[in-house]
Amino acid sequence: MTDTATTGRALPHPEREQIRLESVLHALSDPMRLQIVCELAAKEVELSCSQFDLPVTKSTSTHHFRVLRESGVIRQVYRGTAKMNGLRRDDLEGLFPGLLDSLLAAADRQAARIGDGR
Amino acid sequence: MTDTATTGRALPHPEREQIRLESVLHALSDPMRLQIVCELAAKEVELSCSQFDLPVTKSTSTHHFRVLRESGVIRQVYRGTAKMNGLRRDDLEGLFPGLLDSLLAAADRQAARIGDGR
DNA sequence: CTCGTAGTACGAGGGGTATCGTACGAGCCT
DNA sequence: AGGCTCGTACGATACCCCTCGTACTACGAG
Repeated sequence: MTDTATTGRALPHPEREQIRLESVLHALSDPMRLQIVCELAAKEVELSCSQFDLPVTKSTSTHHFRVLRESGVIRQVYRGTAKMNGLRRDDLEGLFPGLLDSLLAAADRQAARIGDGR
Repeated sequence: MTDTATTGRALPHPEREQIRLESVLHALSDPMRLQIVCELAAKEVELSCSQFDLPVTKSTSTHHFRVLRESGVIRQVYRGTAKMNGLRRDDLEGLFPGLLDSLLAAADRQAARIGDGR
C-alpha cells in the first residue's frame, strides 16, 4: 500500500547498544562477508541478496547475510519476495567512529594490492 | 653480545605484504586477543607474555599470542626465557592507514560503555 | 650443576561454522 | 489458480578453533 511497501514479517536485529565490536570483527573476518559489505558500501543503496554474485549456493548466502545482520553490520528488510540489505552506517559510526571507513578503505586497499598482483 | 641480546631461535612472522585484513580481523575478534592488543597499545612498550594477567592457562595464552603473531598484528622476540611482544604499528599503518587507531578507539569506547554499565 | 621460571608441543574434548543438498514458504505475474 | 523466483529451514559433513592438561625445552640464578 505504501510507496516502499515492506511486506512479510520483520527480522530480528540487535539494537545499537547491543552491537559488540568482537562480533562485528568476526563477521567481517570472512572473505565472503567482507566482499558483501564492500559492495554494499560501494553501491550506496540497498541491494537484494540475489544481486550479489557470490560463488556459493543460496543456502550459504542466506547464512552469511544472517551473520552480518545478527552482528549488527547490515539491516535487512523484506520487500516483496526480495530481501533488501543496507549497511548500518549510522549505528556503527555512533558506536565506533571512523571504524567502518577505515575498514572499507583497508579492504579496498588490499583488493587493489591483490588485483595488481602485488 | 649486543646490548638488547635476543637469545634463542627466531619466530616466523608474516612479511608486511603477506598480512591479510581478514586474518587481522579474525585475530582481533577474540575478546582475549583484543584485550592483549589494547594493553599492548596502552603501555607503548614491549611486554612479555607473562606480564598479561589473562584468565586462561599458559597453553591457551601461548595459542593466542601465536595467532596474533601469525596474523601480523604483533611481533615476538625472545629475550632470555621471556618472549617480548610488540605491536606492528608501522606495518599495519602502512597497509591499512588509520585502521589500528580506529580499532583501538572502538575497543576503548566499548570497554567504557560496558564499564559504566551502559 | 641444580633448580626455578617462561614458554612450547602435542593431543583431546567440546563447540562453532562454512558449505552443501533438498524440501519448503512467501510474494509476484500471467 | 498455477507457476516462477527469492529466500528459508533443516540436516549432514567437514573443518576450525578455544580450552585444557601433561610432558617437555630453554634460559638464567644461585
